[in-house]
Amino acid sequence: MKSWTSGALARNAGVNIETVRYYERRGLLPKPPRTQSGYRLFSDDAVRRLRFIKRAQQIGFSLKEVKELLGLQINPRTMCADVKRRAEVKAADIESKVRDLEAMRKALVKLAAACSGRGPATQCPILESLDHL
Amino acid sequence: MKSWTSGALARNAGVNIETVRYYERRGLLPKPPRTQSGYRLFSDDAVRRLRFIKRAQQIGFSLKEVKELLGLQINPRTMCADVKRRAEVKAADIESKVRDLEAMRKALVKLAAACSGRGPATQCPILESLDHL
DNA sequence: GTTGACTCTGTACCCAGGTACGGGGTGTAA
DNA sequence: TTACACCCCGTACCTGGGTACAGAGTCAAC
Repeated sequence: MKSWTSGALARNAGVNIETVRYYERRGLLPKPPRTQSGYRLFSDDAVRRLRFIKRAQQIGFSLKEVKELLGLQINPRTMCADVKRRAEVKAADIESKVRDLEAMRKALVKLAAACSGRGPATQCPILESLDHL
Repeated sequence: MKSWTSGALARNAGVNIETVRYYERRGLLPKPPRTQSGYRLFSDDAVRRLRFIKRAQQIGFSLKEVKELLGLQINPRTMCADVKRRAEVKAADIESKVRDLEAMRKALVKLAAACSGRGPATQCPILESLDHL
């Protein structure tokens, strides 16, 4: 239950301190309470959010999408049916992305195998990889 | 075996004509032959490349990465062992991305289920989704 | 009570990935 | 032979996602 200054939070998550301020402005991190002198005091929850944001970005979500994902929380003020619908849409998006990535991965494995002289040296498995989805 | 003007190529792939020129500058599309008057004439291969680029972008590759993927072709001038190594690295990257996406998707499905009143309404499956990988 | 490491704000700058625009040439159909 | 849609080039501009910097205040340790 300790709290974190901007700098501590940033170091913990491996991001620049300016990025923390930027995320706050963008509404990805909630505005934290301040000390009398104006220093931000982030909670542990902010640490988890920040880590989530970075992971989600790494796997290809834009900040806008991350914000939407973070908005998908169960709370009394959210219409449940709406959250459900949005969660299902996101899940389906991810599923199709995974299919494409799998196709790409298989093409790369095939290419690597062809490089070893094993398997037929097809002209270029990469270009075809995403063709028939 | 027909050939395509910049505009036709762009329309075919659903991109802006300026994007075609941009990709040519960036080296993602090979410099095409020109008519006497200077018009570009792209081959069918360019069509396939362009489609590949857009798909690859959609699933989260940067143009730099796309260029690397396109560079992974079997041709006499490429050191085969090198291509093999790079293909394997890319394949492993994709594998870990897929794992993260799957975790996220499962969290979303769980969330949707919780929304239906089925399943325990855990506080927020989203934030935890990427925690333990 | 001064030093050094930290924080605050606002504004400016950066790179990636395009997109728009102006001024000009081309090609074809009426 | 003119109209219209297309192409060329160069350069400027835009959005997203940060990053840097200046000028000022804070706080802990010595």
